[in-house]
Amino acid sequence: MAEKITPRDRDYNQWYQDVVRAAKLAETSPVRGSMVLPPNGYELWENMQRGLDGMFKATGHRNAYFPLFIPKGFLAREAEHVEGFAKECAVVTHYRLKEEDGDLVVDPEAELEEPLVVRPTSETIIWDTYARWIQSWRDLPLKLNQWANVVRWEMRTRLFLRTAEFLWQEGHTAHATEEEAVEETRTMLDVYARFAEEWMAMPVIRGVKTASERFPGAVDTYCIEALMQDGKALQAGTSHFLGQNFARAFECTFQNENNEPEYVWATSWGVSTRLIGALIMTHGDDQGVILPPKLAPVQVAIVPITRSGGDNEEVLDAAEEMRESLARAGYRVVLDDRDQYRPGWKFAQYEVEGVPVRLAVGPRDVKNGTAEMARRDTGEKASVSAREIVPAVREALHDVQQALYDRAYAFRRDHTRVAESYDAFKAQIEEGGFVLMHWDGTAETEARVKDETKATIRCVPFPDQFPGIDTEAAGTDPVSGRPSERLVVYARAY
RNA sequence: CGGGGUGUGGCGCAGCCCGGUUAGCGUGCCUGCUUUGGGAGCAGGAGGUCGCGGGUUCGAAUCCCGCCACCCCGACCA
Repeated sequence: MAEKITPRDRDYNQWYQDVVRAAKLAETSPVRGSMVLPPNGYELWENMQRGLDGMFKATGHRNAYFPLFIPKGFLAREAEHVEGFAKECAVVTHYRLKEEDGDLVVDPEAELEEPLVVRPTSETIIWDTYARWIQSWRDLPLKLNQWANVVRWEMRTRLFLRTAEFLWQEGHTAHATEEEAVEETRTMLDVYARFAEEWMAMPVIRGVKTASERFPGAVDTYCIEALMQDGKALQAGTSHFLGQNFARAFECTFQNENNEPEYVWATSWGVSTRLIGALIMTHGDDQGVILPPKLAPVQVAIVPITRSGGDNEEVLDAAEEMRESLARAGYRVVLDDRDQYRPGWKFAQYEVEGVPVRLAVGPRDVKNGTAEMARRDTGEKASVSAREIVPAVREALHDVQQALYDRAYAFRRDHTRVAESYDAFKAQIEEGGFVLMHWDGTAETEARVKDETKATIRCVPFPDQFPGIDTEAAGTDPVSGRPSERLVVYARAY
């Protein structure tokens, strides 16, 4: 029988948990806040990695790896950084266990002289290293990225959206000038936005964080923000201009062309497995998840309509032939010839798992030289010629990718409004979505709105993020009555 | 980390208040037969330290204490 999925309009949160489980994307583990990623979830991450990694390489970055453990002292070097992360660090204090009365206990004699922190992010250990690597302006820019896991001891966790341990990438770059570092920060934000839109089919808003939402230790934090189906915003990626803060903390200087010492300028940027949560909540429906073709671990599932004990040879041969031509054309395709499940069960299962295109091949199809092709996003079915299977699938995958983006874009457009008064704002926030409102630029007003409505400023948007809305026009902050230079994006957020 | 809830074969649950035979049910799993173009039907069968540890009791899934994990609300955060 079907694993039941709670309808979205009944309990969105429960729906999320149900589909994550039913689509086998992730499970909880015996360790608080740590998840197990079964193949369905991990392969999705691998495909994201592939897409992003290609874009990093294309923008001049190389991959490297830095240690999981960070000496506690490193973290303390940058004042804001330590303040931001100190409260959520896992700390290693011992290096040995021993048996005592049949129990395994931490050996008190094996205490580390300096405790090690499991990286919550790698700025400190990387800047300690960069300080040794960088001597001259000729060593710059240094543009590295690492794929890694990090640990932040979160009090409240949710699969993908906030886990104690998560997978991510973190880019760390060093530059000779401020301009170049800022440009790098913006370039990488743009890479993230393009990845979100072109690969994930998820429209995003580009902008800059307010001081209170900034990364600890950054001068500026740029972000992409997406809108989930329940009207809550999700920060999907961040790119930080770090100024010379870490260079100063780790004494990272270079000699410029005039033989003078200068601190280097830094950036860092990252996206994580949280993107999988974003994907689920952008495209999923009451039947399960819907994966964009460019990222789906399985793009096409072929279900042969067979009878157990019957003569299925022709059907299976036809299905295998299709599988081969699609695989040869470069598609990720599976032929599901398992005989312990009936076709209807397989149809339902691939829908739960979000496979974008399904083909069914039965005796009638063999006779007619056809296959039944179904799109996951619309449920639409069509009979296609077996001879034309590759172009038909190519077109269907392309259409699904585009349709997912269009649908998500329309949703966001329809859930973005401008608040002319604070009362209107409160009502709009209650209904969900992005709400644009004037802001006087003060932390006091920002805090008051958060306190009274639970909405935060998701970002100060770049120009032209909202077609038809001029966010750059000056006005009045309806909350404080003070003048405002522009509209900012408010929302309740994950 | 504060408040609330939950934890019982793989999964979903009942039983707990009011302690007392071999701990039930659905689904999944195994075997057989019948079915087979949208999550099959019938029959037989396997599978449980009742989250973990301690306590009360003649006797604990059930009562008490502690701990762990998960979910919800709050504070904090990618």
